[in-house]
Amino acid sequence: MIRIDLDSPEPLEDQLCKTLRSAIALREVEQGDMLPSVRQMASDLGIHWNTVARAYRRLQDSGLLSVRRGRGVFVKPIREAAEVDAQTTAKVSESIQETITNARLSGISLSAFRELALSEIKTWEARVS
Amino acid sequence: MIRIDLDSPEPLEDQLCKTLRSAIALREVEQGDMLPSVRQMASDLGIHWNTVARAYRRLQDSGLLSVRRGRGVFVKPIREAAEVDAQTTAKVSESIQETITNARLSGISLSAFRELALSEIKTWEARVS
DNA sequence: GCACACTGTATCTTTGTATGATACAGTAGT
DNA sequence: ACTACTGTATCATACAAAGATACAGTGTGC
Repeated sequence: MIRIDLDSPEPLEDQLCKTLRSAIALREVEQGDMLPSVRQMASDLGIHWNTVARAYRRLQDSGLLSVRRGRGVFVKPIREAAEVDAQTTAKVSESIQETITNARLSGISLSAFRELALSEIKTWEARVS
Repeated sequence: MIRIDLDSPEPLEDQLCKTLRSAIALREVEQGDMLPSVRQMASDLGIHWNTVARAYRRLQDSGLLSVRRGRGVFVKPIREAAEVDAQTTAKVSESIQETITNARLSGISLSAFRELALSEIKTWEARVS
């Protein structure tokens, strides 16, 4: 479930953050779950446990994890915002624009992209019920 | 049109590639257009011209630019693929999933995300006619 | 055809960041 | 309080981003 690619040029810490964020968003780990200790997770992934500690701390800083020395690392509840602020919306929009750019430059038409996006959203709706 | 943020932790070269790719995809620069020389562009942006040269070369490697020493840098036509290969589709899907992850963890609902995505696609359709 | 002023290219140096090594500190059970 | 587990802090090293500088191709005017 939590996977990283040791041969990728992308920093291990970034990869780990990304896969953890995905697991949390998809509820593959539930609110309140304790994650493996930094040493255990590092051992599983074949990387240094300090890198895991740094990734955990970053996710703590962004409010996704609760990290307590001596206790462990726990998944915080996903906040469901009734009102989303403009800055967040702008960031997501920018991310969408970047994805469209990549698709267009790969030769994918806008209509094909729309179908792809709607299909992905459907998949998510099914997975998070 | 071509902008970068000198204070961002994101590498200048990556930023420049991204903004150039966007400009090409949106046809803000037309096929066959000559881009500013590496020194001119660097001067405009306030960065070292070697960084611009590296960004140009990367876009050449991905088939977006034609770079000729002594001549200049030119925009190649955007390829419109009739059939898009599975690997490309997979990459775009992954990018969409990552965007959904970020949106969800920011508290944006899936339905709100769908509206945002469709709206962005509409904007693109209008811009590239 | 040569000079010159422009193009991008190649290579080295500097600087910052990712990763790893290792010593530290809080927590809980015995 | 001892012990075995948690995460934290700091330093060392390896690598990559960015800048400095010397090089090489192209076209124009004389």
